Amino acid sequence: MKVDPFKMRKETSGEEISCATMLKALADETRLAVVRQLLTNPQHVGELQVALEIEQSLLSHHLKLLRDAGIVESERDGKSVLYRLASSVELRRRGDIIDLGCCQLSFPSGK
Amino acid sequence: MKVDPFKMRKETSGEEISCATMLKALADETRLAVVRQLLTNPQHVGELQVALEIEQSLLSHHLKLLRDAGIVESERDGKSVLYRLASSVELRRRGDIIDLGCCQLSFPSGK
DNA sequence: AATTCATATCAATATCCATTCATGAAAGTG
DNA sequence: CACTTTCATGAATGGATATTGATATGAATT
Repeated sequence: MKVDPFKMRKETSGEEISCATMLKALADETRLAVVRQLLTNPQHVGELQVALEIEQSLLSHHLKLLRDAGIVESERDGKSVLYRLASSVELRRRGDIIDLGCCQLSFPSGK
Repeated sequence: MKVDPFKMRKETSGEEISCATMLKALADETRLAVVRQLLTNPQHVGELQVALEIEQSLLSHHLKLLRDAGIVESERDGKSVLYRLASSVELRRRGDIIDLGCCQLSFPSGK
C-alpha cells in the first residue's frame, strides 16, 4: 500500500472551517461511528461499510461530509479508497482524544 | 437575586443524552454564542437577547434545545429567567474549556 | 477494450431544523 | 383586577440534511 502525498485529497485547503461546522459534521451517530473506526486505524470504505452496516452510497455521502469538514482524509489504494483521520487532527491526537482545534472529543464507548 | 435550587429546571433528570445529541445542540452558531455568553456569567434571557441580537422567540427555542441537551439550566428570577451552564458542565469546567463528558470544547474567539 | 470491483455522484424523496408569527403563562405594578 | 413585562409554546414555513436507488467513474483484471 504505497502512499503518494500528492494524491492525498484534502478538502481543507484554503477554506476556513468554523467550530460549528466541524461540530455539525460530528453531531451524527453514523459519522461518530466512522471517526471511532478511524481512531483505531485507517480503513478502506469497504471495511467501514461492513463495520457500520449501512448502504454504500450513504456511507460515501457521510465520508464526503467528513472530508469537507477537514476531519478525515482519503487516498486511493488500488481499487479501494483508504480513509484516515486528517493529518491536522491526527497530529494533535492524544490516545482516544482527538483535537479539532476548537474542541477535543473523547470516545468513552458508544454514547 | 435569590436562588432556590428546588426550582432549578434540569431537563437532564432521567433521560440519557448521547454525545451526538449534545454535539448537535452545540453545532449551531447561535447556540455556541449562548454558551460563550454563559461562560462569562449567568445571564437573563433579556441580556442574552441583547447580546445576540435575535428575536425573543427564536432565542427561547434555542434555549429550550440547550436545556433539553443538558447543557444549560434555567431558574426563574422575578419576572426574568436566569440561564447558566448546567451544574454538571460547570463542575467539570476548566477556564474557557467546558467538559460535556463525551467531549471538551474550548472557545478561542469567534470561529 | 471489455469486464469487474470499489467508490463516488446524481436525482428524487423524506425527514429534520431554524425561523417567524401569534398566542399563552407567570410574575410584578398601578 | 386590569395591565405590563418577560419568557415559553405551538403551528406553519422554507431550507437544509439524510436516505435511497440508479448510474457514472476509475483502477485492476481478463
